[in-house]
Formats: sequence, C-alpha cells, structure tokens
Amino acid sequence: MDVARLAGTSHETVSRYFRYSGMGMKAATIQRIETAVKQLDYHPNLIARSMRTRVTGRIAVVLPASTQSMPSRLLTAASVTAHENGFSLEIVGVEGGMASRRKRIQELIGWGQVDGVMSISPVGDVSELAPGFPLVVTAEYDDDMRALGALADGSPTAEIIESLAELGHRRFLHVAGSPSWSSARNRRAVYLETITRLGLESFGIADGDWSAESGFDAIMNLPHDSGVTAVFAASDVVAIGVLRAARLREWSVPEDLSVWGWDDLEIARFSTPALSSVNVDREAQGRHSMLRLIAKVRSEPEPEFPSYSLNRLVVRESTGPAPDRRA
Amino acid sequence: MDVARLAGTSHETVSRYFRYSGMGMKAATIQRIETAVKQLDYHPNLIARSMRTRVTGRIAVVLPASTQSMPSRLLTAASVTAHENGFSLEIVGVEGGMASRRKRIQELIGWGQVDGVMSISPVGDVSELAPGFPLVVTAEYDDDMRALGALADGSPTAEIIESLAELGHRRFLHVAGSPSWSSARNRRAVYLETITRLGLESFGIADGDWSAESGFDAIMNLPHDSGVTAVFAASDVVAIGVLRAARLREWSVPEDLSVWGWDDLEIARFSTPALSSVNVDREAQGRHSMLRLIAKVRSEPEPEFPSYSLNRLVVRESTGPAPDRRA
DNA sequence: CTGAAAGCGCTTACAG
DNA sequence: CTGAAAGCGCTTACAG
Repeated sequence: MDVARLAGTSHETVSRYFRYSGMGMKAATIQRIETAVKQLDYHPNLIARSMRTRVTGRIAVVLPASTQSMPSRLLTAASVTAHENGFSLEIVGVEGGMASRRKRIQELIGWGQVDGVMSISPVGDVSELAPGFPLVVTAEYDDDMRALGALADGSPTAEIIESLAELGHRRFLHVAGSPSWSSARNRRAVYLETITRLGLESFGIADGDWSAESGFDAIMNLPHDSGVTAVFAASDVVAIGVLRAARLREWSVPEDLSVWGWDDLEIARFSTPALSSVNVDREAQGRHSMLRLIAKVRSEPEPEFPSYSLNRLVVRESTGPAPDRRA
Repeated sequence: MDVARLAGTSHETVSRYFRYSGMGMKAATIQRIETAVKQLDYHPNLIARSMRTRVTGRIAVVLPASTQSMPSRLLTAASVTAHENGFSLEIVGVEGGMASRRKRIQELIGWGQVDGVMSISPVGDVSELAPGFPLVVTAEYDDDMRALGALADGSPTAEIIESLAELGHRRFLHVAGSPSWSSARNRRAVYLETITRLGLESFGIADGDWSAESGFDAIMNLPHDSGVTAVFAASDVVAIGVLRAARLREWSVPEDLSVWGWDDLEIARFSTPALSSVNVDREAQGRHSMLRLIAKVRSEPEPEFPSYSLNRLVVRESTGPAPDRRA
C-alpha cells in the first residue's frame, strides 16, 4: 500500500481512514492520507475487503426472460439506491418459469456470492425458499401489509370501480393479470370485493397473462347479450387488446363500453381512444424495494413506506357514462 | 479447505481440479475430490480467486434512467450468455444524460472492479473514453461494420421504402429517433439514401426522441398540402403517436396515409389499425453483444456475426397503396 | 501428476 | 490514536 508510505503512516491507518472516513483520527494524519490518496488516485480494493469481511456488498437482481419489456426506471432507481448505500447490483437473468427462478436463487444463496436478492418477478413461497436470507420481491412488495397498509395496490382498483359505478355502470368484466403475480391477485380480489360492497355485478373474470392477446380474447369471447358496459383490464397492454376486439365487434369505446388500463404507459395517452389508466411511480417503487432489502441485509428495522401514494388515477377518453345514461 | 482433507489430497490439487476441471489429473484423485465436493456441497470462493488472479469475472451493464421501458429480453440474454462464460453481470443505473454515463464508466474502469463494460445506451466517442478497455455499446452495435456488414440496421429501412414505392407512394416523411443513438442515425441515413436512389421525394425528417409525442407532433405540424402519403416512424411507440395525430386530422390510415413502425411490440399487432413493423430479435442482439464483449475481455478475435438477419419486416393494416392507386 | 511456500490487499483483534 | 502480527481462500511458480 503505497499510500501509507507516501503519507508516512501504516496501511492499517489508511484502512481505518477508509472504513470510518477518518472518525477518531488525528487531523494531521487524515490530512496526509488525503493528500497521498489524491496524488496516487488510489481506490481501496473492494474485492480484498470483501474477502476479509465475508461481506460481498453485492445484491443480485433476478430478472425473468419472459417479459417483453420491463420498467427500466425501477431497475435504475434500485441500482442508484444500492450504490448510494455501498452495494453493487448483480444481474441474474433467468430463462424459464418460477421453478428455474427458485433454483437459481437457491444457487445464489448457496454460493454466498451475494448479501441479498431482489426479484423482479414472483418466486412463490419465500419462507421455504430462503429462510432468514434477505430477499425482496418487487412484484410482491404490495403483499407486505406491514409496510404498505392493507391493499395498497388495491385502492386504485376500488376507486376505478367506484368511479365507473358513479357513471351508471352496473355490470363489469375484469381481465386479470397472471395469477402468479400478487399485484394481479390483489387487483382481482379488490375488484370482486368492491363489486360486492357496492352491490354491483361482475359478469366474470377472464384469466389473463398480462398480454394484449388475453384482453383481445376476453372481449371476443363475450356473449352479445352479456350486458357488460365496463372492462377493468389488469394493464395498459391488456387494455390495448380489449380496444382492438371491441372495435372488431363494432362496440364503440366509451359509448358502448368503458375501458380502464393500468401502468399509464406513453401509448395510453396516444391510443385511440386514449386510455384511462393508473400511473405508477416506478422510481419510488424501485428505490423503496431496495431500501427494504438493504435494511434486511443489515438486520435493521424496515424503512417507513412513503406516505404519499405511488398510484394515481388518470381519466381519459376510454371511460364514460354507461350507455343508458347517455343523452 | 476441508475438501482437500476429506479427499486425502492438498488444496492446490483441489484448486487445479476446479480450474481445469480435472484435465491432466489422475482419475482416482478426481474421483475422490468429486465425492468430497458433493458430500460437503463445496463451492470455490470466487472472491478469493478473483483477488489472486486480479480478474474480477465481472461485467458492468450500464443502464440509462431515462427510458420508460427497456427490452429485458436483451438484458436477460446478455446475462445468460455472460454466466455461461463464467462472468457475472453488475447493473449500473445512471441517472442523467450521456455525460454522466461517461463519467460513471470512467469510474468503473478506474476502480478496476470489472473486466468489461456493456452499455445499453449511447456513450459517445468510445476511443477517447476507454482506450484499450473492453467496452461494447449495444445500441451502437450496428456501427461495427466489420461484424455486421455495412448498414445491417439500414437494410430493413431500404426494404420498407422500396415496398412503399411499389405501392405507388412518392412523397415520404420520416420521424427520426434520438440522434445520439446510432440506430436512429442509421435509419435516417438509409432513408435518405433510398429515397434518392429510387428517385422519390422526402418531404422532410422530423427530429424525434423515440417518444409517441414526437410522432404526434410531426403529423400535427404537417401542412395540409404536403402531399405526404407514407410515414416511416423510427419506432412503434413513435408510430402510435403518428396514428393518433392522423386520426385527429381525419386522415385515414392506410387509405390516406401509410405508416411503418419498428420493434414489433405486442401493441403493434393490436393497435387500430394494426401497425406494420420490423421485428427485432432482441435475444440474439443481447447474446451477441455479450459474446463480442467477452471476446474483447479475453483478447480473442471477435465472434462471427450470425448470418441470418435479426430484423424481419411484418406487414399489417397500416400500410396500403398510395391514395391515387386506390380503386 | 502433486505438494510446500509465498503472497494477492485487505481487516481484525491485540498491544502500546 | 496508531502499528505489528495473523489470516481470509485462493493461485502461482517452483520443486520433486
């Protein structure tokens, strides 16, 4: 360690300087070390450090191979947050379904190459997968009732149904997302709950997989006399499929059928009709998932969840009064 | 190293076993080591190894914070390929523009924590950024003429314009992508080139940024008497904006205006009208970018680029004969 | 074909 | 407040 010699001190002292950023050291020593560090453009070798401490300072992010596109905002926010806290992120792309994801995670933990794991997509039962190991599933973050308050993801769902009811809609269809995602399960549950609570009617729930095709099929399979006047799609992409099918069946949106999406992608604003949707703050989501994980890694209490809502309803052209309410 | 003792050999021999997977070792020794490894569920400590070898076995993937969504297929394919070759991927999310991305990359290289860098978004002049350091920019991969043959990304562009010309179109508009992306620059260049080569007319090129809004604005700003009958949008999302504006101006697609997108997102198939687009094999793109990077890291010759094309034209409802050719 | 010695750059007690 | 000793788990020559 040349820095030590240049600063006229020992490498242990330099090590202390970097670990505790000079806390409890003589000002003169700090001064000399800082000069030497700058002069030599020295950076501590993180690998040697982690070998000694047995702490990797690394967090693995498990990505599915199956999604066509992914909110990179979430990933970036997570990455920035990790770096701010001295962690680096390792990408682990996993092909195949939940089973291979679980296997890969077990490997990661077994090899001890990471301090924590963050999964973007569902991994099933966590308690059995990695008992005691720091693991956060962003897709499931809304499952964590303590952190979020019950049904955080659900409350926009309730608002959507309520607003449609106010517009005179009485009979609904929900095109659900893939049931392995808790966000999909939550929306579905709150949908049913709200329907019951308000004394409305659900014509049914179409099992979907987040694809436009699932939305398309759901509408194409709807009987002519179903009486459905409003569709709640689990995502914008699903809703695009709904719009397409409605047009083929010559149902006008929103005159004959109101449609809601979720995600507020840019295309929601520019589709015809423009899609009512739920804006999600992916950045906050990524940042917060990472903070939760880091707290677990450090065995600290979980951070407070932001008090403001991450979800915001945006009403556009695809929603309107129920047919019998129109002039 | 307990494995050594259990196998009745030295830890050096065990090390050799893992490094050369047993090459040039006595079968009996291998046998004993394998049994011991299995029994103890032993995995070599990669961190200790990389401390000794001064090779990190890590590749950083630089992600922009700005894109709304990103092809996770590309990322996953890159990750899987990296792991197959014994590398792990570190995610580095960078907020801000190209300047901050360049700074972050220089840091990464300076700290020596990675063997190579793969950037998803443009980083500007590479030769000055990291002379000699293994660096691949996937967005720019099509710049690498040696690997791809000239204008690999451009050839679908030429095909698009040619097919439109065959349908009788004579006057075109191009809504370009963000000029810092070489794919955008390529498409633009080949667009102009093909227009000239076929003796057609370009009414103009609208400077865009990959957003739906840029497509929307381009059409809203088009003079009524522009004579444009075909629009080549730099991406599907841009094309969605084009469709929206065309509808507002009461131009039918494709009767009055033909529209092409690029990416073949799922929504292209389900928009109305369904969008003609270019299907891109993101998986091959991710895999190949990673193979190129790994070759650089190992100072090996660059791998052959796949002989089949990664791009495939898909014609849908948004394209048709020029107005004066219609019955 | 295999083992004993030395060292990668750091941190961790332990003295002083 | 700072330094000398020991060791994290591996690999690298060097012998044998």
